[in-house]
Amino acid sequence: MAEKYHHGALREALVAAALELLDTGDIAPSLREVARAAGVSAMAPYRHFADRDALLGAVAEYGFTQLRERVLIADDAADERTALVAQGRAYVDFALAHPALFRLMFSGEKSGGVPEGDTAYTVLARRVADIAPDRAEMATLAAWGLVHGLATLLLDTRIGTLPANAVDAALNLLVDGMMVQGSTATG
Amino acid sequence: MAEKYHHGALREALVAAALELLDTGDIAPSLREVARAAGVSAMAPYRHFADRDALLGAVAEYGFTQLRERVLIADDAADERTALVAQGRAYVDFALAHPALFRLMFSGEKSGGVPEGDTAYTVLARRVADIAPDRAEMATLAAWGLVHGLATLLLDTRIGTLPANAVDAALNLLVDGMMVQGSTATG
DNA sequence: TGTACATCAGTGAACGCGCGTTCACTGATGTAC
DNA sequence: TGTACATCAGTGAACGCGCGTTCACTGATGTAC
Repeated sequence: MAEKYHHGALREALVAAALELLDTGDIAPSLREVARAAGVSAMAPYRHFADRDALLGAVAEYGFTQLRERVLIADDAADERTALVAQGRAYVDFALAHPALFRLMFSGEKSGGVPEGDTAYTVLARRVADIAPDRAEMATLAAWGLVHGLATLLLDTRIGTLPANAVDAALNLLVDGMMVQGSTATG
Repeated sequence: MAEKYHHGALREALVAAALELLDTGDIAPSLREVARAAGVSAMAPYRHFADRDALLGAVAEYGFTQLRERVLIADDAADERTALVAQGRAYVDFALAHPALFRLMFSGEKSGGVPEGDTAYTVLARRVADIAPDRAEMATLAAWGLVHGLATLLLDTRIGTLPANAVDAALNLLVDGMMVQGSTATG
């Protein structure tokens, strides 16, 4: 780690530093903090990012691809129900493993923070469509809301410790509902 | 509104001012902002609150009683299912009507912010227990997570506009699940 | 291979800002006699 | 009813802080000839 004037990969280093700060518990690192953590002057980030928001946006973006990856890996299961439940667990686990990052991702209007194209949502939606093709959109919304809500409440310590497998059980309950024929839930 | 040296009810005025700022879109008003809005010096709040956190805590507390009230009113419905769904709608509506307040309530560790005793949760739990007495706790968690997640995603503009009645439909789906006998969701 | 020079990626001092909070104060109120 | 005085609820100036961002700069790199 010789001290070089030209860093070489400062952009990536800054994102990495920000991620580390976030995992340390820092809710919303300042530009200067990130620069400091990357061992670089306060102004250096401006070579790579328009402003603080852009930097945090890049970090959030990274978070979204990570989240998608985790959910996608979990999706590889024996049957549809198991796959969907595993996705939900992966989603909540990700949030619990990286609280500050998760909060950053879903808080406010960091430029570039909103993911497009293939995302965790897409992965979830595909699986829900397998289970409840007649009302896929609504059921996806319900599933996403459920896991996102549990994750959020856990992070905000609104729920203390979850009973073991509570996420699984809650999602299974919802899947039961998806499988009911002639449901009232066609609205 | 004569300008009096002694305000008379500054505590309440400060909370009211903070609520107004929140409804104006101010995410987390500063102590000075609130004092300014109440027409009082920056130091005056310290007569009534230990520090900024205590003030915001009082505001959050007020929010929680409001939320409980709304949910309780909604609970007054013909049958259990309708009541539960109405509660969920009231919850989401409250969040959408007061985004910044809702965020404040559920964000972080403002002292006094965590409600105790009879709350919106209690109201929800009671109704869920009517519907699924054999697994009331887990089902309550699922219902709470679902509405809280939808509310949160809406506030964070992760969901654009919800299809009409989407909250109702999603909750009804879950209630369907609660009513399935011999469910897999007993974990 | 050597050199001139444009460009790129950093530095470091300085700015103005609003913040939470401290301090010593002062005007208004309430109570004892 | 009048007065002395303790207490209560405000004021206003000042502090130190970290922040995002500006500015003019400088050292390193890459390229043309």
